[in-house]
Amino acid sequence: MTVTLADVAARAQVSPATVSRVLNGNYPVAASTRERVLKAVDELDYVLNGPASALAAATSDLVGILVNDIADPFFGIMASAIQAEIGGPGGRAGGERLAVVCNTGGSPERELTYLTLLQRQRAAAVVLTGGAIEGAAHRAAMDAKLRKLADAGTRVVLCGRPPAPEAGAIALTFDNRGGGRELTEHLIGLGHRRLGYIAGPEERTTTRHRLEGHRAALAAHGIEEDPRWTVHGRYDRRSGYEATLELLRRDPTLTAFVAANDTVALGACAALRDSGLRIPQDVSVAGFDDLPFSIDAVPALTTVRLPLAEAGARAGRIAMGREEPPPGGIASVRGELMVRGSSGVPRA
Amino acid sequence: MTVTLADVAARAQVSPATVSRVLNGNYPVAASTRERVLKAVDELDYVLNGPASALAAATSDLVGILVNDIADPFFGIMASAIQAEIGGPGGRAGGERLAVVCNTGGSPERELTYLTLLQRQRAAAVVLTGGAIEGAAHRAAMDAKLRKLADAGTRVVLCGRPPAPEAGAIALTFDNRGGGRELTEHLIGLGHRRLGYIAGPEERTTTRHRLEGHRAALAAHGIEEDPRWTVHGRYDRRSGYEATLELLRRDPTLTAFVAANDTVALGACAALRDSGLRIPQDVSVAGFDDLPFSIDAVPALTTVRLPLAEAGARAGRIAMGREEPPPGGIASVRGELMVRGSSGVPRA
DNA sequence: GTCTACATAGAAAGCGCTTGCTGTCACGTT
DNA sequence: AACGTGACAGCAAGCGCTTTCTATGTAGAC
Repeated sequence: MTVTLADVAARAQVSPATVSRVLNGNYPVAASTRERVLKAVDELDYVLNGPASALAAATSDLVGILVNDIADPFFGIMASAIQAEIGGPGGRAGGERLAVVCNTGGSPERELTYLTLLQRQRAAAVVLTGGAIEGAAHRAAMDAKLRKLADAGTRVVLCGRPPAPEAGAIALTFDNRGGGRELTEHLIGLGHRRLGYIAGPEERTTTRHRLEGHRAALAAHGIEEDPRWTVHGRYDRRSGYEATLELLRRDPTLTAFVAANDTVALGACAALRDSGLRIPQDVSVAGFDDLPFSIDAVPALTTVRLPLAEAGARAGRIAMGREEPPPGGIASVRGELMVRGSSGVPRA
Repeated sequence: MTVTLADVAARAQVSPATVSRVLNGNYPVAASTRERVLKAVDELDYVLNGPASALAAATSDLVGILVNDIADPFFGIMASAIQAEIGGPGGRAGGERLAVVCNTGGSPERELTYLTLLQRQRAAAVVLTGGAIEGAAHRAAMDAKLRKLADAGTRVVLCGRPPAPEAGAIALTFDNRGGGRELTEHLIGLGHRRLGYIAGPEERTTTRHRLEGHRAALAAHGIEEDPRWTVHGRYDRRSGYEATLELLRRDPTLTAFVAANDTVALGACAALRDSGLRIPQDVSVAGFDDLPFSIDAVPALTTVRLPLAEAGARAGRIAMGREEPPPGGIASVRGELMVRGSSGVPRA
């Protein structure tokens, strides 16, 4: 029925061992023999049995990439960059690896389960992207799982996620706090004193860090924040729209709206427009991430650019052992403030 | 070192066979025994060896999802919906499956290689999303590969891709031609007679079908098309921007710009704005897909909504054998014209 | 011309799991 | 009282590959 190594061996008149060695290319095989084997492989249209090979060799060529939301370009861009470096097909030489992206949907259980599944497959490496989920219990469970993976030989890399020293993972962290602070300082510099903040889900580290940066900027400039100026929601447009309306209701005198990310900012812009406010003449808006579409907003979005693709590529290389991990296993990746049309001087 | 089935068996004082049966739950095991085994599994922190299990059972719980560009929400949305149905962790009961998305980047080789890798892993199912790559050779190679997969027991489903009868795959096709036609007819209905078309890459079926629909509409209304009115490019914003500038250069009297998709349309809008043209007063713009951000464009984009999530979910269910395939194995999914602010009556 | 060394090929022992088949009880039947 | 009959549990044979160790042939080395 299905062609096996033995079939190829028979056809090439060699032993299965030799065929295996030709295929793996890590043992001397005479050129003539190799050729004969390759010919047989081709003629028989032989495809290696992955599970069998993984079982015998005790390693697999799977590399897992965990993302919170695959439909969100924030993750898509990182995943794409990681995958390009992993090799996937067409990547660098050295044995093709199957880079698989797993969508956790931001659920703690799914995150854990995917990790188990990956562990079960004896994945060669795992890259976790984006913010982590807050909560001591989950955090501990994750750390334990990651450590177990690492101990089993799976390389674990965090990309855009806070370090997990307990887990012994390499971390490329985004400086969300610094970026958030810089962004808000820009707004303050323009003269804004009443700033609304549309935050993400409470249970995400990304949310907390960005908000902390925002508040740090406020505090540094002696601006006292009204608790009503912050609204939490999901990381999507719809949520941004509604949160903005809510903010407007709570305090119509706000002059600037800082969103947790660009997608949310877009929703905010829509809400403001629908409320008859002009950007940036009446109110300023700022996002975070600098996703590709942000420059197309009208006016273009002031935001903090995160080097998503670069960080992803680096994480991918580290996961493949093709680049040295940063000293201490932790590196902080900074964002860059992009001042564009959506932020301006507040109305007198 | 690593815990195996045998260890669990020893601890629970049963045979490995029994442990396996408890874990797979497809054979009667006394409740008390089951409990003992489960306890041992838990205490030992046992994780099944995926490859070994796949080898012995001759099936795996991997499901592959092929996408052309993971950073593009068009694919992200479909992938997300498919994955949700596949089960991934947290999905329906019945054994967790590892839904993996593979990013082909639109490269024929990578597409084929991923399929081989999936075949190698003895994937349970494979879903191919989005347009196919044109070209008889590649097409034949794909069909052969898909057929082989299907013959090996892997369920193959196409989502948003033209049918491949040769390959014996289930296909959920988007009616790109019909949508393209309807869209252009809307523009013609508004009075446009000089329409520029910003097409995608030539070698994609999606590109061709949408363009054919556009031309069919033109022909149906007796509008003769100037070959200069079509420009090909990539499916991204940048490309849309440049193509639009080129179109403007070739014929500044165009009154409407139809883009291959929403992302491209956004680029087109930017180019038009930068050229001092107002939308829709001076020129109309239309996209395709109705991605989430399209409604946020200013003005909101007239486009054709494709039920990406619905189609993906259905494809996922079919792949899992939880829904009957459409009669004949082929279903055409229609788009819906969304008329919004970006299209209007041409200037007199 | 015998001996050591190297290059290459094969034999065979698993890797950790699944599953068909074979027991072994404890019951309910006749 | 003898006997089918389920309900469970275990044995053991692989699944298809990798890899260690061993065998063989050939080429220099002395």
